[in-house]
Amino acid sequence: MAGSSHVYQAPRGTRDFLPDDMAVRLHIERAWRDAAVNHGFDEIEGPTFEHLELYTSKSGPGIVSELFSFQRSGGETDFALRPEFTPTLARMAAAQGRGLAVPTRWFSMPWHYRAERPQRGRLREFRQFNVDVIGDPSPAADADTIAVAVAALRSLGLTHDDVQVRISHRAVVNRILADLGVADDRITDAQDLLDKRDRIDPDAFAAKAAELGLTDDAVARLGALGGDSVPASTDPATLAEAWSVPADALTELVALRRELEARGLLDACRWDISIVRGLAYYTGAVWEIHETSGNERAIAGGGRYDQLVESFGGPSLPACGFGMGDVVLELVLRDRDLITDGAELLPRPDAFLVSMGDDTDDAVVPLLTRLRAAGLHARATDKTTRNLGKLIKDANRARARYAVIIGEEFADGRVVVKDLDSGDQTEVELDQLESRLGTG
RNA sequence: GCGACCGUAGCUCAGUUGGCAGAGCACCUGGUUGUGAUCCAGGACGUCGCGGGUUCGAGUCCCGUCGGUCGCCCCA
Repeated sequence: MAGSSHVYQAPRGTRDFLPDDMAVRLHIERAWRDAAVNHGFDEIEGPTFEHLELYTSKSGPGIVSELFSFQRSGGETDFALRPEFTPTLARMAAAQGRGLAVPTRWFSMPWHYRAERPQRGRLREFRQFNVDVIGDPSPAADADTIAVAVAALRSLGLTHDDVQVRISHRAVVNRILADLGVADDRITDAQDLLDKRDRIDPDAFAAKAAELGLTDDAVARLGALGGDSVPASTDPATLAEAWSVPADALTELVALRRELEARGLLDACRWDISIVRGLAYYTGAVWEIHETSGNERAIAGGGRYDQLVESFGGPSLPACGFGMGDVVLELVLRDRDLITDGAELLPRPDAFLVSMGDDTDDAVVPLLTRLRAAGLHARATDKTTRNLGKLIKDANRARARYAVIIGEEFADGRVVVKDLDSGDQTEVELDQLESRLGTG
């Protein structure tokens, strides 16, 4: 298309990151990385594309329509852009075999691709923070992953008034379903139905529930199940009564509660047995993080999947983890005015050099070089005007902390340093410039 | 995969029964005042998303397509 004036558009569901946008993304990713590292997790990365079979083997051929899949020109191997990280993680863990130290705590924040129609909070290319513990069956591992998620959100400015962790547990839900009369081999179907409860009409719900062998009374109880979430600090005996289950059905949940409490997370969490999660591979605690207004999609989702690594050909390793995408998170941060202008997140120059006359122009580049060699972020104007007002404005627009004005004083070995935040300015000896700018 | 709405300058938009494509803001350059402002002069502003059709004539009407927004399905 050389010589054409045709302007290419970015593919549907992708984003261009201009400097302001990139600053926002890095702000989020920094919070993710800092939280994970701070909690003892190590960063990993995997390929952006995998063999298509890695995804179809567990999710079935139906998943292909949701993927970007392809063959190399002339090749016959099917590949797919990675739609989620868990298969890659399980593959990597399985490949380590018995050599994998347990428990292993890994995190990543790679690109993911899904061939779905974009809508609010969902794009075709997005970054997702993945945090997993492999080889630890205890609820301490679940609590550690929740702690990372909460810490990341807290550092971005989201409080327990803004976001809530809603936790359910397969052991509790399955016990309730069994008590309602659901046969062991229909538990998974009942979970799916429970997940769809709010999206289908009551008659259809009742009909499907009846197919599962439930009595009218049991259908009514199933429909009412969940209801409102309750604080994670709620006394277990009260929970048992509310859910009509014996106290011994809550053993695993009570153990998780103890781990959450030890981490100071009870205020951040609520029990909500309407949280099901679509994935069949979850085996224990399942949870989502939602913003409290209910206007956005889930910010994060995760849980325990004790059979997954083995299902990818690895040793039998219990695991748990979560994913947190950047798209919904950024929407929530903007909803809460926690990101008003990406430019505020860009790095600020320490010095912005301004030459006042022809005789000082030659001093600019050597001085820039000197300041940069000292580790300072130094810039100079690209304008040719001698209008000092416009040059100061230029420095201000570059977000500089100090304007360094090179004028008549330069002949005597001094420059004027103007603090652009306070407006104060002083003459500074050239040989003291770095220390003046560095210490603020 | 399905549906609704939308697409005109960098941004927000106007554009009459089909008749020369516009406004505000922002932007760029220079000038004046040794300081972020004000003022002055000048400049660029467009494949009207793209392609086709109807018409003497299409930003306007029709078809298609691409893209955006929001839903459905799905949500790993």
